[in-house]
Amino acid sequence: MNTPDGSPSVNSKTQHPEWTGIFDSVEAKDTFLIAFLSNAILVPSYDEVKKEFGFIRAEYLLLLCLAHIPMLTAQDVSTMTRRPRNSISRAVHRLLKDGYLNRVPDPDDGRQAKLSITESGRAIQNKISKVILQRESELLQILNETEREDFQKILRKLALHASTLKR
Amino acid sequence: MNTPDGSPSVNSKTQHPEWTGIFDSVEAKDTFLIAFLSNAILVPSYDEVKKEFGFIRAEYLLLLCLAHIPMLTAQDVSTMTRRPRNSISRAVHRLLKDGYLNRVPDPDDGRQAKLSITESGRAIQNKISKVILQRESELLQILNETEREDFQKILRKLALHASTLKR
DNA sequence: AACTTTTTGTTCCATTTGCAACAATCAATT
DNA sequence: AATTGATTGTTGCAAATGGAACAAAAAGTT
Repeated sequence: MNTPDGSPSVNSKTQHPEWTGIFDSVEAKDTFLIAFLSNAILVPSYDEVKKEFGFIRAEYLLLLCLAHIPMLTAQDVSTMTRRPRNSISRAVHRLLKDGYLNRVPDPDDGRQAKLSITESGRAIQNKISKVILQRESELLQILNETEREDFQKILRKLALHASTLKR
Repeated sequence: MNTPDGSPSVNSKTQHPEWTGIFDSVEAKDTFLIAFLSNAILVPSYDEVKKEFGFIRAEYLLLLCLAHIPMLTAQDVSTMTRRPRNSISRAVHRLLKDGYLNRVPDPDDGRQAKLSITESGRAIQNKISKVILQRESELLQILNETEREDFQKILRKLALHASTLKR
Protein backbone atom coordinates (compact mmCIF):
# COMPACT_ATOMS: atom_id res chain seq x y z
CA MET A 1 0.00 0.00 0.00
CA ASN A 2 2.74 2.43 0.86
CA THR A 3 5.64 3.12 -1.41
CA PRO A 4 9.05 2.25 0.05
CA ASP A 5 10.42 5.77 0.39
CA GLY A 6 7.20 7.74 0.38
CA SER A 7 7.54 8.97 -3.18
CA PRO A 8 4.64 7.83 -5.31
CA SER A 9 5.97 5.42 -7.86
CA VAL A 10 4.08 5.46 -11.12
CA ASN A 11 1.69 8.05 -12.36
CA SER A 12 0.26 9.34 -9.13
CA LYS A 13 0.58 13.07 -8.70
CA THR A 14 -1.77 13.24 -5.78
CA GLN A 15 -1.41 13.16 -2.04
CA HIS A 16 -4.37 10.80 -1.76
CA PRO A 17 -4.18 7.16 -0.77
CA GLU A 18 -3.81 4.84 -3.73
CA TRP A 19 -7.00 3.01 -2.96
CA THR A 20 -9.01 6.12 -3.85
CA GLY A 21 -8.81 4.81 -7.39
CA ILE A 22 -11.90 2.84 -6.45
CA PHE A 23 -13.82 6.12 -6.66
CA ASP A 24 -13.37 5.95 -10.42
CA SER A 25 -13.77 2.26 -11.09
CA VAL A 26 -16.64 1.28 -8.84
CA GLU A 27 -19.89 0.46 -10.61
CA ALA A 28 -22.42 2.43 -8.60
CA LYS A 29 -20.23 5.48 -8.25
CA ASP A 30 -22.66 7.87 -6.61
CA THR A 31 -23.89 5.27 -4.18
CA PHE A 32 -20.38 4.36 -3.18
CA LEU A 33 -19.33 7.96 -2.79
CA ILE A 34 -22.39 8.87 -0.75
CA ALA A 35 -21.85 5.89 1.51
CA PHE A 36 -18.17 6.68 1.84
CA LEU A 37 -18.88 10.28 2.80
CA SER A 38 -21.59 9.25 5.18
CA ASN A 39 -19.14 7.00 6.96
CA ALA A 40 -16.39 9.58 6.90
CA ILE A 41 -18.55 12.09 8.73
CA LEU A 42 -20.87 9.93 10.75
CA VAL A 43 -18.75 7.09 12.05
CA PRO A 44 -16.40 9.46 13.89
CA SER A 45 -19.31 11.70 14.89
CA TYR A 46 -21.37 8.87 16.32
CA ASP A 47 -18.33 7.61 18.16
CA GLU A 48 -17.81 11.01 19.69
CA VAL A 49 -21.48 11.45 20.58
CA LYS A 50 -21.54 8.05 22.20
CA LYS A 51 -18.36 8.69 24.11
CA GLU A 52 -19.30 12.18 25.23
CA PHE A 53 -23.05 11.89 25.79
CA GLY A 54 -23.69 8.15 25.97
CA PHE A 55 -26.23 8.15 23.17
CA ILE A 56 -26.45 5.38 20.63
CA ARG A 57 -27.49 6.08 17.08
CA ALA A 58 -31.22 5.50 17.45
CA GLU A 59 -31.29 7.72 20.52
CA TYR A 60 -29.46 10.51 18.79
CA LEU A 61 -31.67 10.29 15.72
CA LEU A 62 -34.81 10.33 17.82
CA LEU A 63 -33.65 13.45 19.61
CA LEU A 64 -32.68 15.09 16.34
CA CYS A 65 -36.09 14.48 14.80
CA LEU A 66 -37.93 15.81 17.82
CA ALA A 67 -35.70 18.85 17.95
CA HIS A 68 -37.02 19.93 14.58
CA ILE A 69 -40.55 18.61 14.48
CA PRO A 70 -42.49 19.31 17.67
CA MET A 71 -44.82 16.30 17.65
CA LEU A 72 -44.03 12.86 16.30
CA THR A 73 -45.03 9.29 16.90
CA ALA A 74 -42.49 6.51 17.19
CA GLN A 75 -43.67 5.31 13.82
CA ASP A 76 -42.98 8.72 12.29
CA VAL A 77 -39.40 8.58 13.53
CA SER A 78 -39.00 5.07 12.23
CA THR A 79 -40.16 6.19 8.80
CA MET A 80 -37.97 9.28 8.76
CA THR A 81 -34.82 7.49 9.85
CA ARG A 82 -35.51 4.14 8.18
CA ARG A 83 -34.68 2.38 11.36
CA PRO A 84 -36.79 -0.51 12.67
CA ARG A 85 -39.54 0.36 15.10
CA ASN A 86 -38.16 -1.69 17.93
CA SER A 87 -34.95 0.32 17.86
CA ILE A 88 -36.95 3.52 18.13
CA SER A 89 -39.14 2.02 20.83
CA ARG A 90 -36.10 1.26 22.96
CA ALA A 91 -34.69 4.72 22.35
CA VAL A 92 -37.99 6.29 23.44
CA HIS A 93 -37.90 4.47 26.76
CA ARG A 94 -34.29 5.32 27.36
CA LEU A 95 -34.79 9.03 26.64
CA LEU A 96 -38.03 9.09 28.62
CA LYS A 97 -36.25 7.67 31.63
CA ASP A 98 -33.58 10.32 31.36
CA GLY A 99 -36.08 13.13 30.93
CA TYR A 100 -35.16 14.16 27.41
CA LEU A 101 -38.64 13.74 25.99
CA ASN A 102 -42.34 13.62 26.84
CA ARG A 103 -44.84 11.03 25.78
CA VAL A 104 -48.58 11.69 25.71
CA PRO A 105 -51.00 8.99 24.57
CA ASP A 106 -53.05 10.13 21.62
CA PRO A 107 -56.68 10.49 22.71
CA ASP A 108 -57.82 9.99 19.12
CA ASP A 109 -55.83 6.82 18.55
CA GLY A 110 -55.25 4.46 21.40
CA ARG A 111 -52.38 2.75 19.65
CA GLN A 112 -50.00 5.62 19.36
CA ALA A 113 -48.46 8.29 21.53
CA LYS A 114 -47.25 11.77 20.70
CA LEU A 115 -43.62 12.43 21.50
CA SER A 116 -42.01 15.79 22.09
CA ILE A 117 -38.65 17.03 23.25
CA THR A 118 -38.03 18.57 26.68
CA GLU A 119 -35.85 21.52 27.52
CA SER A 120 -33.01 19.33 28.71
CA GLY A 121 -33.41 17.26 25.58
CA ARG A 122 -33.06 20.35 23.45
CA ALA A 123 -30.08 21.49 25.43
CA ILE A 124 -28.18 18.28 24.86
CA GLN A 125 -29.18 18.19 21.21
CA ASN A 126 -27.63 21.61 20.74
CA LYS A 127 -24.38 20.33 22.17
CA ILE A 128 -24.48 17.29 19.93
CA SER A 129 -25.12 19.30 16.79
CA LYS A 130 -21.97 21.31 17.50
CA VAL A 131 -19.96 18.11 17.31
CA ILE A 132 -21.52 17.21 13.98
CA LEU A 133 -21.13 20.73 12.59
CA GLN A 134 -17.46 20.74 13.43
CA ARG A 135 -16.84 17.59 11.46
CA GLU A 136 -19.02 18.75 8.61
CA SER A 137 -17.07 21.97 8.21
CA GLU A 138 -13.80 20.02 8.06
CA LEU A 139 -15.23 18.12 5.13
CA LEU A 140 -16.85 21.00 3.27
CA GLN A 141 -13.88 23.33 3.47
CA ILE A 142 -12.55 21.79 0.28
CA LEU A 143 -15.49 23.19 -1.72
CA ASN A 144 -15.86 26.74 -2.98
CA GLU A 145 -19.01 28.74 -2.44
CA THR A 146 -20.64 27.79 -5.75
CA GLU A 147 -19.94 24.12 -5.22
CA ARG A 148 -21.43 24.23 -1.76
CA GLU A 149 -24.61 25.81 -3.07
CA ASP A 150 -24.90 23.37 -5.94
CA PHE A 151 -24.21 20.46 -3.65
CA GLN A 152 -26.82 21.39 -1.10
CA LYS A 153 -29.40 22.11 -3.76
CA ILE A 154 -28.88 18.73 -5.39
CA LEU A 155 -28.78 16.89 -2.09
CA ARG A 156 -32.06 18.45 -1.09
CA LYS A 157 -33.66 17.52 -4.39
CA LEU A 158 -32.50 13.94 -4.04
CA ALA A 159 -33.59 13.65 -0.44
CA LEU A 160 -37.06 14.93 -1.26
CA HIS A 161 -37.29 12.38 -4.03
CA ALA A 162 -35.99 9.63 -1.78
CA SER A 163 -38.61 10.44 0.82
CA THR A 164 -41.26 9.34 -1.66
CA LEU A 165 -39.62 6.02 -2.53
CA LYS A 166 -41.03 2.92 -0.96
CA ARG A 167 -39.08 1.42 1.85
CA MET B 1 -42.76 22.67 -5.47
CA ASN B 2 -40.23 24.25 -3.19
CA THR B 3 -41.90 26.52 -0.72
CA PRO B 4 -40.19 29.89 -1.04
CA ASP B 5 -39.72 30.27 2.69
CA GLY B 6 -38.71 26.67 3.10
CA SER B 7 -41.44 25.87 5.57
CA PRO B 8 -43.47 22.71 5.07
CA SER B 9 -46.68 24.42 5.93
CA VAL B 10 -49.91 22.53 6.28
CA ASN B 11 -51.58 23.93 3.21
CA SER B 12 -48.66 23.66 0.82
CA LYS B 13 -49.46 21.44 -2.12
CA THR B 14 -46.44 19.20 -1.82
CA GLN B 15 -46.38 15.51 -2.56
CA HIS B 16 -43.66 15.00 0.04
CA PRO B 17 -44.18 13.89 3.61
CA GLU B 18 -44.50 16.78 6.02
CA TRP B 19 -41.49 15.70 8.02
CA THR B 20 -39.22 16.57 5.09
CA GLY B 21 -39.28 20.08 6.54
CA ILE B 22 -36.41 18.83 8.68
CA PHE B 23 -34.25 19.04 5.54
CA ASP B 24 -34.45 22.83 5.86
CA SER B 25 -34.29 23.31 9.60
CA VAL B 26 -31.63 20.83 10.64
CA GLU B 27 -28.36 22.33 11.76
CA ALA B 28 -25.82 20.24 9.86
CA LYS B 29 -27.82 20.18 6.66
CA ASP B 30 -25.35 18.49 4.34
CA THR B 31 -24.46 15.86 6.91
CA PHE B 32 -28.07 15.06 7.53
CA LEU B 33 -28.91 14.92 3.84
CA ILE B 34 -25.95 12.71 3.03
CA ALA B 35 -26.83 10.36 5.86
CA PHE B 36 -30.45 10.31 4.81
CA LEU B 37 -29.58 9.48 1.22
CA SER B 38 -27.09 6.86 2.30
CA ASN B 39 -29.80 5.14 4.30
CA ALA B 40 -32.36 5.53 1.54
CA ILE B 41 -30.16 3.66 -0.91
CA LEU B 42 -28.13 1.39 1.30
CA VAL B 43 -30.52 0.12 3.92
CA PRO B 44 -32.82 -1.46 1.30
CA SER B 45 -29.83 -2.55 -0.78
CA TYR B 46 -28.07 -4.25 2.08
CA ASP B 47 -31.30 -5.94 3.08
CA GLU B 48 -31.69 -7.26 -0.43
CA VAL B 49 -28.06 -8.38 -0.66
CA LYS B 50 -28.34 -10.16 2.65
CA LYS B 51 -31.58 -11.82 1.70
CA GLU B 52 -30.46 -12.85 -1.76
CA PHE B 53 -26.78 -13.65 -1.24
CA GLY B 54 -26.42 -14.04 2.52
CA PHE B 55 -23.70 -11.43 2.81
CA ILE B 56 -23.52 -9.05 5.71
CA ARG B 57 -22.21 -5.54 5.24
CA ALA B 58 -18.56 -6.16 6.06
CA GLU B 59 -18.53 -9.13 3.70
CA TYR B 60 -20.05 -7.16 0.88
CA LEU B 61 -17.67 -4.24 1.41
CA LEU B 62 -14.68 -6.55 1.47
CA LEU B 63 -15.73 -8.11 -1.79
CA LEU B 64 -16.38 -4.72 -3.33
CA CYS B 65 -12.93 -3.42 -2.41
CA LEU B 66 -11.20 -6.48 -3.77
CA ALA B 67 -13.20 -6.34 -6.96
CA HIS B 68 -11.59 -3.00 -7.77
CA ILE B 69 -8.16 -3.21 -6.21
CA PRO B 70 -6.39 -6.48 -6.95
CA MET B 71 -4.27 -6.74 -3.81
CA LEU B 72 -5.21 -5.51 -0.36
CA THR B 73 -4.51 -6.36 3.24
CA ALA B 74 -7.26 -6.59 5.82
CA GLN B 75 -5.95 -3.36 7.29
CA ASP B 76 -6.31 -1.64 3.91
CA VAL B 77 -9.95 -2.65 3.73
CA SER B 78 -10.51 -1.48 7.27
CA THR B 79 -9.07 1.92 6.40
CA MET B 80 -11.03 2.24 3.19
CA THR B 81 -14.35 1.28 4.70
CA ARG B 82 -13.80 2.72 8.19
CA ARG B 83 -14.95 -0.49 9.72
CA PRO B 84 -13.11 -2.08 12.65
CA ARG B 85 -10.44 -4.60 11.84
CA ASN B 86 -12.13 -7.46 13.60
CA SER B 87 -15.20 -7.07 11.43
CA ILE B 88 -13.00 -7.32 8.36
CA SER B 89 -11.10 -10.21 9.87
CA ARG B 90 -14.30 -12.16 10.33
CA ALA B 91 -15.45 -11.31 6.83
CA VAL B 92 -12.14 -12.55 5.42
CA HIS B 93 -12.56 -15.94 7.06
CA ARG B 94 -16.12 -16.26 5.95
CA LEU B 95 -15.33 -15.41 2.32
CA LEU B 96 -12.23 -17.58 2.36
CA LYS B 97 -14.28 -20.53 3.52
CA ASP B 98 -16.75 -19.97 0.70
CA GLY B 99 -14.03 -19.58 -1.92
CA TYR B 100 -14.68 -15.96 -2.81
CA LEU B 101 -11.14 -14.79 -2.11
CA ASN B 102 -7.52 -15.86 -1.79
CA ARG B 103 -5.14 -15.08 1.02
CA VAL B 104 -1.37 -15.21 0.62
CA PRO B 105 0.93 -14.37 3.53
CA ASP B 106 3.22 -11.47 2.68
CA PRO B 107 6.82 -12.78 2.50
CA ASP B 108 8.13 -9.28 3.30
CA ASP B 109 5.95 -8.76 6.36
CA GLY B 110 4.98 -11.69 8.52
CA ARG B 111 2.14 -9.80 10.11
CA GLN B 112 0.02 -9.25 7.10
CA ALA B 113 -1.46 -11.21 4.23
CA LYS B 114 -2.38 -10.13 0.72
CA LEU B 115 -5.99 -10.68 -0.21
CA SER B 116 -7.40 -11.01 -3.70
CA ILE B 117 -10.74 -11.90 -5.23
CA THR B 118 -11.45 -15.20 -6.97
CA GLU B 119 -13.45 -15.77 -10.10
CA SER B 120 -16.53 -16.87 -8.16
CA GLY B 121 -16.07 -13.87 -5.92
CA ARG B 122 -16.07 -11.57 -8.90
CA ALA B 123 -19.10 -13.32 -10.34
CA ILE B 124 -21.17 -12.77 -7.24
CA GLN B 125 -19.94 -9.20 -6.90
CA ASN B 126 -21.24 -8.49 -10.38
CA LYS B 127 -24.64 -9.75 -9.39
CA ILE B 128 -24.62 -7.66 -6.24
CA SER B 129 -23.66 -4.48 -8.04
CA LYS B 130 -26.67 -4.88 -10.29
CA VAL B 131 -28.89 -4.71 -7.22
CA ILE B 132 -27.19 -1.53 -6.05
CA LEU B 133 -27.25 0.04 -9.51
CA GLN B 134 -30.96 -0.56 -9.80
CA ARG B 135 -31.66 1.29 -6.59
CA GLU B 136 -29.22 4.04 -7.50
CA SER B 137 -30.95 4.73 -10.81
CA GLU B 138 -34.29 5.03 -9.06
CA LEU B 139 -32.83 7.76 -6.94
CA LEU B 140 -30.89 9.62 -9.62
CA GLN B 141 -33.69 9.72 -12.14
CA ILE B 142 -34.91 12.94 -10.54
CA LEU B 143 -31.76 14.77 -11.64
CA ASN B 144 -31.07 16.16 -15.08
CA GLU B 145 -27.81 15.50 -16.89
CA THR B 146 -26.06 18.65 -15.68
CA GLU B 147 -27.03 18.02 -12.10
CA ARG B 148 -25.76 14.47 -12.28
CA GLU B 149 -22.41 15.62 -13.59
CA ASP B 150 -22.10 18.36 -11.01
CA PHE B 151 -23.15 16.01 -8.26
CA GLN B 152 -20.64 13.33 -9.14
CA LYS B 153 -17.86 15.84 -9.56
CA ILE B 154 -18.49 17.35 -6.14
CA LEU B 155 -18.95 13.97 -4.48
CA ARG B 156 -15.62 12.83 -5.86
CA LYS B 157 -13.87 15.95 -4.67
CA LEU B 158 -15.31 15.54 -1.19
CA ALA B 159 -14.47 11.86 -1.01
CA LEU B 160 -10.87 12.51 -2.01
CA HIS B 161 -10.63 15.13 0.68
CA ALA B 162 -12.28 12.86 3.23
CA SER B 163 -9.77 10.13 2.46
CA THR B 164 -7.05 12.37 3.85
CA LEU B 165 -8.86 13.21 7.10
CA LYS B 166 -7.78 11.42 10.20
CA ARG B 167 -10.03 8.71 11.41
C1' DA C 1 -73.56 -6.17 13.87
C1' DA C 2 -69.38 -9.59 13.14
C1' DC C 3 -65.34 -10.33 10.56
C1' DT C 4 -61.01 -9.52 8.58
C1' DT C 5 -57.05 -6.69 7.72
C1' DT C 6 -53.94 -3.02 8.97
C1' DT C 7 -51.33 -0.30 12.10
C1' DT C 8 -48.81 0.83 16.43
C1' DG C 9 -45.78 -0.18 19.91
C1' DT C 10 -43.61 -3.78 22.45
C1' DT C 11 -40.94 -8.03 23.81
C1' DC C 12 -38.16 -11.99 22.57
C1' DC C 13 -34.22 -13.73 20.56
C1' DA C 14 -30.60 -14.56 17.23
C1' DT C 15 -27.34 -12.06 14.67
C1' DT C 16 -24.19 -8.34 14.00
C1' DT C 17 -21.13 -5.14 15.74
C1' DG C 18 -17.14 -3.08 17.88
C1' DC C 19 -14.12 -2.17 22.02
C1' DA C 20 -10.40 -4.07 24.51
C1' DA C 21 -6.89 -7.19 25.20
C1' DC C 22 -3.70 -10.28 23.04
C1' DA C 23 0.36 -12.57 20.48
C1' DA C 24 3.27 -12.13 16.64
C1' DT C 25 5.93 -9.37 13.84
C1' DC C 26 8.20 -5.28 12.34
C1' DA C 27 10.34 -0.57 13.07
C1' DA C 28 12.94 2.80 15.72
C1' DT C 29 16.06 4.03 19.12
C1' DT C 30 19.91 3.41 22.05
C1' DA D 1 22.01 -6.55 20.37
C1' DA D 2 18.64 -5.07 23.33
C1' DT D 3 14.84 -2.35 24.39
C1' DT D 4 10.97 0.14 23.33
C1' DG D 5 7.10 1.29 20.57
C1' DA D 6 3.97 0.56 16.66
C1' DT D 7 1.32 -2.38 13.52
C1' DT D 8 -1.33 -6.52 11.91
C1' DG D 9 -4.62 -9.84 12.57
C1' DT D 10 -7.27 -12.46 15.92
C1' DT D 11 -10.34 -13.72 19.89
C1' DG D 12 -13.53 -12.78 23.88
C1' DC D 13 -17.15 -10.45 25.44
C1' DA D 14 -20.64 -7.01 25.95
C1' DA D 15 -23.54 -4.01 23.51
C1' DA D 16 -26.32 -2.80 19.57
C1' DT D 17 -29.22 -4.26 16.00
C1' DG D 18 -33.12 -5.99 13.50
C1' DG D 19 -36.47 -9.80 12.19
C1' DA D 20 -40.51 -12.04 13.86
C1' DA D 21 -44.26 -12.70 16.70
C1' DC D 22 -47.42 -10.53 19.68
C1' DA D 23 -51.50 -7.80 21.92
C1' DA D 24 -54.23 -3.82 21.53
C1' DA D 25 -56.49 -0.60 18.88
C1' DA D 26 -58.21 1.14 14.55
C1' DA D 27 -59.88 0.77 9.83
C1' DG D 28 -62.06 -1.62 6.26
C1' DT D 29 -65.45 -5.30 4.61
C1' DT D 30 -69.48 -8.10 4.49
